[in-house]
Amino acid sequence: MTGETNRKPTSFDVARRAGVSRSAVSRAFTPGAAVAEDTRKKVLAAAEELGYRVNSLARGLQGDHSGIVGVLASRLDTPVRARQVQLLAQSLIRDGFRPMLVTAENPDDVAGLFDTLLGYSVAGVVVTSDTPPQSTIEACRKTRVPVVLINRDAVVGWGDRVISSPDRSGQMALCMLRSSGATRFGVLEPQGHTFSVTGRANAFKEAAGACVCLTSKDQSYSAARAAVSAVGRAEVARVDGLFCATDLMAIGALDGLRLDLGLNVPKDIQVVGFDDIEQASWGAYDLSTVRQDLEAQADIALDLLKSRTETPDLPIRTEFVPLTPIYRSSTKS
Amino acid sequence: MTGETNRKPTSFDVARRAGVSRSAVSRAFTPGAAVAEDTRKKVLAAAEELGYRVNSLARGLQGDHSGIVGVLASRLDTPVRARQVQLLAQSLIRDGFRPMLVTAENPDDVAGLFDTLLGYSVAGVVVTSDTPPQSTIEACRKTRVPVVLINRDAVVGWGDRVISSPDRSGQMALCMLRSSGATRFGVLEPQGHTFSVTGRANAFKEAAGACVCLTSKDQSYSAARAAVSAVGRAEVARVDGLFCATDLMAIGALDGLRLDLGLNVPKDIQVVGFDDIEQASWGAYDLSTVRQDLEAQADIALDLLKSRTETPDLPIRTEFVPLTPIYRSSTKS
DNA sequence: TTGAAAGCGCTAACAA
DNA sequence: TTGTTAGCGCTTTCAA
Repeated sequence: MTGETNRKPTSFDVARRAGVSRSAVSRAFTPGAAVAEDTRKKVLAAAEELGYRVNSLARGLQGDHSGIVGVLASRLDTPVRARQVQLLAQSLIRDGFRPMLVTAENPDDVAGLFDTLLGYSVAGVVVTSDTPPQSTIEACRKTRVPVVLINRDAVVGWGDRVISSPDRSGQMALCMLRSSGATRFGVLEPQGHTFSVTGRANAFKEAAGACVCLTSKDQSYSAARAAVSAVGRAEVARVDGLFCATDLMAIGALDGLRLDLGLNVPKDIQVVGFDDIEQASWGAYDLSTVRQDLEAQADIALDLLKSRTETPDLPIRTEFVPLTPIYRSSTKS
Repeated sequence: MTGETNRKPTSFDVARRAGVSRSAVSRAFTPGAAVAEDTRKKVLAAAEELGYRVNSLARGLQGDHSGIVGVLASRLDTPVRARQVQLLAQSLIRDGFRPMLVTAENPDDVAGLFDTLLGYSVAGVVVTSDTPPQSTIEACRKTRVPVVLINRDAVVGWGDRVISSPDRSGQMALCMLRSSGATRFGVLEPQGHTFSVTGRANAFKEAAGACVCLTSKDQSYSAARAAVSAVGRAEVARVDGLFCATDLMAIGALDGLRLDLGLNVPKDIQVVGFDDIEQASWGAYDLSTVRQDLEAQADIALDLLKSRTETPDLPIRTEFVPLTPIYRSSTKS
């Protein structure tokens, strides 16, 4: 029984074995199709014996989508992104979709990769990072492929969005620091522009009025730590309430503040982050932060996708994700 | 120009516009096919104008695989897994494959989900977590679908493997602790059995001889921390060299040791982890560990997949991933 | 409720 | 090098 090669059984094989037509087989595997319960059972039994499974490629070729959903996600090894993708994948799978992961190593690759997705007759595309090229988005619109953007800028003409309001995020962070007694504010943000990250940093600055701005090379732990350390103790001491645009950066800042500059958090300076990644709750950091509800994010994304599939001509929508202040010991209260 | 719905152009449309046959179009899009450079250009131009892209579903239906590779990966929000999947996805994409992510929320779902992968005529399956059902593996063998197992037990009859040798992992950890002056060893491992995690813990025990064993509920930070704290200072103080089966657990242990038990690492007790996740290098932990080379892991997995595709009847192989000792400040040297 | 027949968009074998 | 032809495995009218 070892070593033999079998051809995959087709609906034809099943049909013959069950003594019915191929249409009957197709119906037996189509939820809600008109089949006699009796035939259905015969078909299922025959299929079981033969080890038959529906060929999704053929089914997708026939119907108007393959059930595959493209998931654009770079920097997957970042805690937030990993969790986003995990939850998104689970939601999609739960609903019978299949996530196809597209990670670009190089931003220039995004266009081409996204483009090939369309060749799989995807049921939709979810974008969690990178900015897809306008031309491809346009192709999605024309062929009525739903696009959902997570924490991204609005894309002209097509794409529903689910976002954590940058304004409310920045304001909530400020509010947390204020209510913990901070009065001289600072913000740490990465270079370059991102809708959500830069957005909430700006909202924080605007709400705070006077504000010391620190800039790190990117969103990484090490860049954030280096940025804080480079500024030096004297300069940092002018601030007693620091908002870091992401938890990862906040954790880098915490290590910079304590380990490199010898400051005491929260006594000398209080720190608030954003996201509530798992690491924020680790004992050594215990970081106060603004949590964005990623479960809700995933569910909303899925809802937008499904409703858009049913009614392609719906106006374009923007949904907001719940935010919660989480007080831990990097702030005083 | 807004609101119109277009049908997707097919190779037929392109053929007509370029004044050639559909085969010519097909050839123009097949690397290494016999086409005159001139025709190829005409076709590409026409395709560009029409916004045509090859329908991978149809292509996959015709050929023997769709270019999709199933990636089985649960607990994606764990640092190691996230990085594994990221690197794997990049390697696959670089070679023209498309990773389809399968995350099971519930272990019972794995079987069904894995099964549906076969319906997409996958070019292969990579397993990074969970244990796929024997029956499906058998189906893969029969239909010659390559299976690559990462840090998993051998599966009867089919599946190439890439692993970090549990024996060498455990031994290397012990060696690190010994060379840093530890003499009384302990190991922290999670309940349940996993090929790699349990494997290296056992190898460590065996090589160490006498050894205090701590068990945590699972592989999480919090379970590890709780396990260490629950044991108490007196008991833990009997150990001066602790190996934790993963970095995540080691970090939990570190917080338990320092924050909950008030011990000094590395003075009172030295700690070594496994994986070298990014967090291990964070200032607050600075954990000594055994690094498994995840880049190599991904590349080897891809190689196994490709070679198996070319030569399905190759004997089953097991490849090893490079291991490197990383000394940081949770050990004395 | 069932079956026959017509494609879905593509590639591969064959002939020209 | 090119075009013609025959499917890949499925779903879906349309009649029965």
